Amino acid sequence: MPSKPRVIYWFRTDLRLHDSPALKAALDLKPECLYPVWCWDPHYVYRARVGPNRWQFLKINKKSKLFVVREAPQTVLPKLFKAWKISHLVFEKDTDAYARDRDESINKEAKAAGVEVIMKMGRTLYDPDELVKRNHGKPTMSISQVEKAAEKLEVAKPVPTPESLPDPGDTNIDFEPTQPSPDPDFNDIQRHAPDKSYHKLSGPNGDFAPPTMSELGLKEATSQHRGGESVALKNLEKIIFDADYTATFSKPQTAPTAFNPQSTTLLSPHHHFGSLSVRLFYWRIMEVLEKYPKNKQSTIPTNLIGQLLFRDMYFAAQATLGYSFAQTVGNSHCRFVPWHLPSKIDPANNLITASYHIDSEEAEIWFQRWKWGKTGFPWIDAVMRQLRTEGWIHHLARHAVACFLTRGGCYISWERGAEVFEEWLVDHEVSCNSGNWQWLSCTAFYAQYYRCYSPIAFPKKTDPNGDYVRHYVPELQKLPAKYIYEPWKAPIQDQKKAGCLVKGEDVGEEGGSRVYPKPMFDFNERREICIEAMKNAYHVGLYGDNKKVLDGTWKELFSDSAEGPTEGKKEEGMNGADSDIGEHADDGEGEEKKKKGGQQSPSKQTAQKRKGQGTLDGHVNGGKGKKRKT
DNA sequence: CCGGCGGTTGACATT
DNA sequence: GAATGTCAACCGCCG
Repeated sequence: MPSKPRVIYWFRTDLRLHDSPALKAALDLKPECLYPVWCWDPHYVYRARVGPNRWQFLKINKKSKLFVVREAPQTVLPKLFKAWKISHLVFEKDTDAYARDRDESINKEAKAAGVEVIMKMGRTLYDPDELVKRNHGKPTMSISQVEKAAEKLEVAKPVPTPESLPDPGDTNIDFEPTQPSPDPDFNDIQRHAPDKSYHKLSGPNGDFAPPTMSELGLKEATSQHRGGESVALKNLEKIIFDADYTATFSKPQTAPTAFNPQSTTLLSPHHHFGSLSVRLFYWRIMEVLEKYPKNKQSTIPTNLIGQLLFRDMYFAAQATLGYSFAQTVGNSHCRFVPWHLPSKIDPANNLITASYHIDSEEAEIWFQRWKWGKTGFPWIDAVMRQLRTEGWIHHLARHAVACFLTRGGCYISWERGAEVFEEWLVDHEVSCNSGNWQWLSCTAFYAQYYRCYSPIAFPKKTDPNGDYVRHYVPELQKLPAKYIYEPWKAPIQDQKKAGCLVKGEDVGEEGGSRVYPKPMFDFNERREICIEAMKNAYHVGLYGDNKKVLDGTWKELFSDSAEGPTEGKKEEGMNGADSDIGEHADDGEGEEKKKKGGQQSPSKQTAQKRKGQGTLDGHVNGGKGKKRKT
């Protein structure tokens, strides 16, 4: 081993120079040379473009840069250890299920190569494992649990931004690249041309440049949102400068219909990529709160601090439950509801695969119409179109479309919706996304399934004129406000005058007029059906780790009906009063409840590589002014 | 064992 | 127009 440390600083979810405890640890080694490395990991979904690798490094050291190595970290890092005579590997801790597997494998390789590994927590306010420990080893399922667990912990103060960086050493690569398997291709959905990014380890010009969109076979970005540390810090300053906004922020009071500008901070993509430290954000908020009149401040959980705590809550819940947290099957804390379009399960490991069962043609049609913003409900369609083209939607808009797809409309598995969000959201985190979908589908975290978001009444509260809809569903632009959320009610004369006919099941054009579809169902009718079905599913009381869920015998506990095998539409006796099924259900409930109340056995599922739960961690921020996101 | 209460963010009617 | 109450009734926690 060389006398002076030769260090790889492996970037993952900490794409910043400010407040990076891992980077600080790397520099504290006083290394002879430092290689800032990004490994192009085929496990991740890439929607964002990696900007030119000039980046902040150049400001500090012109010889340094981000080395983007186009190979999975598990295979390439061991080779780099040798080629670059590395003594230390430093990276940020990541408690995502896949990340834990990956890092375990990297740790082993490093040990074998005599490379010392240093791992530092930097992604969340608190170390998720520490929160879990202080929550008695159980997943954090409410904010009060998080607060209690964090009572004696302190949010770390930001570490200073380095003022100098050591040069990297030689960058010769004298080994053969390992091509990733083309199957599964996590980016398949987004690709329109073959992936050429892996052809040469250091990129086509040998300069370790990040792949371009065209190399990746991805279309150019349509989003106006920009990545990068400098953008993140600038946006943070804008928020902190407005003390009233920062101190009185209350999530439920923010308008999901607001755009340009939006009503929330839009810092979540930066937290996702790591271009903004959550702890810096936390302490900057705290500074404002200290000076602001206490009685005028908003409070946890609706204030800005509360938003960060929710993020930590989901991270810690996932840290406990691992892969099972992102699905129903095997998830000890997620209620089983016999949704339409359930995921196919890999029997080898009980993990969801990328495909699902089409148990109902109608549900599949509803799902596609939801995904592509053609449900015939303008509010839902506007949100889904904003999501698809811009990659970010307001938190309450997420609520509305998630409720609509699951318990408040389509009765389709939340896993279908979570996958769509994973494809399209620029701020996607496995833990927050899975957790919020469970919340909204009332399968975990939240239980008041009779509270449904109306696609008509809800947006009306903050946007009676429908400006948001007019922007994202331009075919309805000229429709009178009276009909903007219910265009099917507009008289034909008004439709003609507005240049938009409301008919059929698709958007299109007809005789110089635009066509917007009729609603795909009667919302109030569907709402009733769903609530009844949810009531029944709660009554049956199965959780994802129940044997019956795994072996399919759950079907015996649910009554059939004309509407679908499991929606409980037909009979009133579903809540156990007058049928055999009801009796079973009663027994089932008692049993399951007792089990829940007692000691939870943690999911025994072994952590195996999975093929269905890609994450978006792999995105790298674009450089300034560069387009990112599909 | 019971009841009360809180739970980030519902809809609708009434004041 | 904002604030409050009612609707029907979920879970988990606390006393």
